[in-house]
Amino acid sequence: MAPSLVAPPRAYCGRVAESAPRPAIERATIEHVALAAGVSVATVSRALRGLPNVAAATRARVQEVARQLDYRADTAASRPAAGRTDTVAVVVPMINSWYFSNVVAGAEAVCAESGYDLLVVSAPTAATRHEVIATVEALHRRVDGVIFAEVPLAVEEVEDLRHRRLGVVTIGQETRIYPAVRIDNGRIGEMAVEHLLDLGHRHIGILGGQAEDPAHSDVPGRRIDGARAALAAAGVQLDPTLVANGAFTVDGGRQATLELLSRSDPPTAIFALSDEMAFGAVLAARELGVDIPRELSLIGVDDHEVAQVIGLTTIRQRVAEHGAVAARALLRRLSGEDGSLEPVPPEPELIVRTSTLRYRAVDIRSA
Amino acid sequence: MAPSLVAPPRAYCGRVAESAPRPAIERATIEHVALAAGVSVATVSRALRGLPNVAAATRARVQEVARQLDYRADTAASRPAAGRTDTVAVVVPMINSWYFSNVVAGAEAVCAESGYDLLVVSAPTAATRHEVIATVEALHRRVDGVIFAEVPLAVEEVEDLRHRRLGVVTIGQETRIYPAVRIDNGRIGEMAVEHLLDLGHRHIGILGGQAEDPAHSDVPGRRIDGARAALAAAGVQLDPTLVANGAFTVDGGRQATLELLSRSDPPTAIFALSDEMAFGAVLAARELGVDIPRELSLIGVDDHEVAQVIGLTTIRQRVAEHGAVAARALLRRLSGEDGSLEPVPPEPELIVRTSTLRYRAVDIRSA
DNA sequence: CTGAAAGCGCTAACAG
DNA sequence: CTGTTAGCGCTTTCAG
Repeated sequence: MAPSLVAPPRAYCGRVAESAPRPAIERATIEHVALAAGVSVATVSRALRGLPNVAAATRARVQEVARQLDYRADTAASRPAAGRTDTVAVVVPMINSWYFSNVVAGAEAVCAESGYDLLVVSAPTAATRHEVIATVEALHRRVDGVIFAEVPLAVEEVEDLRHRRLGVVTIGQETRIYPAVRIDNGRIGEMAVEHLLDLGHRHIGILGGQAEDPAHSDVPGRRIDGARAALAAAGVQLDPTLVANGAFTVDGGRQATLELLSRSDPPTAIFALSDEMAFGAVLAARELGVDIPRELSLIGVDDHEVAQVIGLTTIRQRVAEHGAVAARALLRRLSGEDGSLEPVPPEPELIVRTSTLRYRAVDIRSA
Repeated sequence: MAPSLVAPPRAYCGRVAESAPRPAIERATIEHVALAAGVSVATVSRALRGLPNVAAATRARVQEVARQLDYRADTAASRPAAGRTDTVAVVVPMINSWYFSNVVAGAEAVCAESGYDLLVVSAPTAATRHEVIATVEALHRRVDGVIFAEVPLAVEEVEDLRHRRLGVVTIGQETRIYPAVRIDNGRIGEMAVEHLLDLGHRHIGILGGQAEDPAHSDVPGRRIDGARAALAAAGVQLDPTLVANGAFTVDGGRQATLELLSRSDPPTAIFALSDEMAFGAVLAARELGVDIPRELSLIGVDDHEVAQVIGLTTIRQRVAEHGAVAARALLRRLSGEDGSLEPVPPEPELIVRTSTLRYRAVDIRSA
């Protein structure tokens, strides 16, 4: 017979069961288990957590009793004593975007596997520095660690973070203090443009985004730097007028492409800094009757699901891995293992599909 | 002068500061504040939480001292005493999908506003019933409530949930016990097809998805039912062979559309049960040289960002509101307000763009 | 190897 | 109005 919970060890407040047909189950506490197993709560605690110094037989008995009682430690209650919450937070600028939802998904999978809960918090108006501080402030002692994904952190904020007992890992942003998932945006820009150069293109347009504060992780800036370097290596100088702002959205990409294609000397190829902007480019090209890839080669970044469907050549970033890698680094750090190990994201990878084609000197349009 | 933390009230373990240049700040506890303000901890607690029975002057003083000490209550520590975690969880089948990331975003915004933390947990293989139970089990006592978004709950699971002190709200799924954000999928199907009928279409294809367990929220089934009803009202009978499975993905929609359009009697209009499938339809049509909307009208569901860009007519669902509405209902319930109020999601709304056109008896293709 | 006891930081009666 | 006294459920020395 399973040990019963009929007589709880401590006096209960005798609250009358609510109107529900069956009263809510009184959850077994560690004390119930101790009583039933004939040991002390300390032993139960040790036994169940796999700590040493517990006789095998005792441990087995405790485990069995716990199982029968369906006992589960109340993690929230153990927090004050253990000083850990078994929870981490991921801070993102917004969660309903392709990129960040994938980052969160990756982090969630890793955390779940290790028994950590994942709190998501969005720091929407990253413009307001105070937002970030307030966010961390609110998280204080609620989580063991936090992942900042592309959230700009000011020096004072980083400094402030140091004073908290908090594991920190960043994605994109680098702090010189915390491990960072370093996305090599320069390399990404290089790879994309090298591919276009290999195909013989020399007149290349770029769909970029707002230049960010250079003090922080400047994603568009770095990618464009890479593109510039690749061009230079081929003896071509980047024409700044060929860089249009696509704001990292589909519609922005469309507008920017319309702009580039209506020049007197339209580019023969376009490098979109994100797949979503590339989608916009596809729409713009269609509107103008420009054939991709015969008249215009197009390459994006990300490898969004839709990219495959429309045959978009792209630089694949395994985004979910960004989140997963960050989470692993954080958990490693929290578990006291070598926390200095830099989390390394997967290499960006060129995925050639059908949106890029060898440049032909004789432009079809002029034929 | 600000009260100092130099002499903490209780004996400290004297842990030596870590190797960090500046030692981690010893966080002020309620006891520090009490000492500094010359009151008891109970008073501090009351004062800071805005409880009654605190003299205005006392409260002001306590608040001031707390501010100076940068005191912040340790919510985790208050859990055991207060019995609340100020945290809710949202359980989704997957987080990196357009729909669910928006649901989570909506819920997050509401929770953040009310000071609740949001835990995301994905129940990937919903096929395994035990997954869901295990998920809830793990959440027990870690959260005050949970939102199940389109997560199929078996009767036993619902029954099991009742025995836990847990606020529950569902999206999609109905339990007869918990408030549900009821998505009127029948109405959605009806609206879409009515629009096509209004334009004179009678031969309508449908891009659907796997029929789900009818015992649960059968999204594709309900939408098709609605479509069927609308057709019937116009004296048309739904041709089952005109319903193709698009699996709710872009590529699935493309495949299904290729199939429909290669019939000897292709539909003159297609109702895609989701925008993403509609995107696939756009691709398929282009591949086959079928002009949208002149030769084929197309309508989707969701109002995905990309829908606007490509001019897709659609039934808008304000998805983030699904999450927000659920969260509001849950918080209402947790705060003891009228928890019986059904959370009502925004009405679906027909957004006419350029992908649908009046049917012309003389098919261009046969001209 | 095990138990007793002392908290973790805060809240919640219950007296004043 | 305010302080005192118990804990919440678990972990952790420190003895045995």
